Amino acid sequence: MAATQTTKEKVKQTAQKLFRERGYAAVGMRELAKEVGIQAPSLYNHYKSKDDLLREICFDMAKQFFAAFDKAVTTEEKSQRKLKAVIKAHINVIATNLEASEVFFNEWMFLEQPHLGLFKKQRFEYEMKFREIIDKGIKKGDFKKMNSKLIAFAIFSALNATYELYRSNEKLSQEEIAEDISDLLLKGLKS
Amino acid sequence: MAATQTTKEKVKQTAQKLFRERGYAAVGMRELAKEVGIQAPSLYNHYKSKDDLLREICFDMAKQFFAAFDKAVTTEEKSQRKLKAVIKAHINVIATNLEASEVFFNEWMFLEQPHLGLFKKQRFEYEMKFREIIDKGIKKGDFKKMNSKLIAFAIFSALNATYELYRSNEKLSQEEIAEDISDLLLKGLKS
DNA sequence: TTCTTTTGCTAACAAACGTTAGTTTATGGC
DNA sequence: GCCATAAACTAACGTTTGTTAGCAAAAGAA
Repeated sequence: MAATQTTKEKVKQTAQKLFRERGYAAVGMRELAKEVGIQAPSLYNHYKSKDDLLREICFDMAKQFFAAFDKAVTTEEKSQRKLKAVIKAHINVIATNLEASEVFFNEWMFLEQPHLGLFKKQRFEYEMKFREIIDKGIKKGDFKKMNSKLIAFAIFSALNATYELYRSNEKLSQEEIAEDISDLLLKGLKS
Repeated sequence: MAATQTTKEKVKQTAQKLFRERGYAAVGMRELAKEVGIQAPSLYNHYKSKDDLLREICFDMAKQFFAAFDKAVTTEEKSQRKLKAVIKAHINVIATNLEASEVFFNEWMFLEQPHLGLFKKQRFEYEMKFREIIDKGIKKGDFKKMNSKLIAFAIFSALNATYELYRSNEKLSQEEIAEDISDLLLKGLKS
């Protein structure tokens, strides 16, 4: 185990770290290469371009979010429990991919077309999966009747910022964060 | 009224728009100048540097958040009403400065020292003012006993992302957004 | 061994970057 | 009308950008 990572893996990991710290546009290929321990042109043996790197980071994360959601959504039937399950799954993906998550949330806008368009589409689809659960919950009477778009948005905002929590406070466990956040939000939704 | 805006004002406004759309690092001075309708070096008649521009945008917003908070905090006594008042004030500042708010929230990291440090300090102070209200509310028994840091964070996340709501859905009024969001959060806090 | 693929290197390109210098034109006060 | 200041211009600076070309060393397969 703990197989020595390939250069390509090291490039990706270092890019995630630097993109997160200083922003995609502010990080140069020379700086990235230096951190990896090679020369800038050697990066192109592993990735076609700077954009190619960002693309892999962002779309790998997207894939993870979808997979975690789909796995979680099947385990529960009741609206509250179902919503709680996907909230926890979402937070779990963030927690286990801290750096990549931040790049995913904050740097996707630098993707070039046509990948930018595809990314936006996927993101929208994912958000709709969340909203469906809330809408159904409202319809079934499990949740209070309220503006679902607005509420779904508020929930999403809180979730998508949890990476800041992990970074700012090491004492909080993932369980604790997921539990408290979903409690707060679910209680607000109570009918 | 509607006084014709000075060139300096136009520069700032255009910078806000471009920085928001494409990110501070991705916007060049030539592009900014072109959008304003002047040549790049002419920008330096109004601002000392690119960083100077970002600084004015960010610190002007900071000033507005503080002023709105201080004005709102005096109007109410009860914890719930007080928290609701500052939430509304915060959302109101965002709503009336949509573009500058997004720059404030997403591009501050590109500030150079020493202003970056000052900015972080102010931001922390502002967040603490919010947390104080929550902590006092918990102590007085107005709010449920819970991890205040985590909860304060969740509230902040939802608030600070409201600009996305305004951008994505024009039908929602500012009143509606402020009312629904604070309702959701306050209900979750209920003891 | 020999051949092929991978992965690194140095040198260099064209373009874009923020900014400065020096000059001209427009504006407002006396 | 005269002078000072503000605000625009053109030209150019040195640096950094992402990337390509061409070549050398290492690794793996036959």
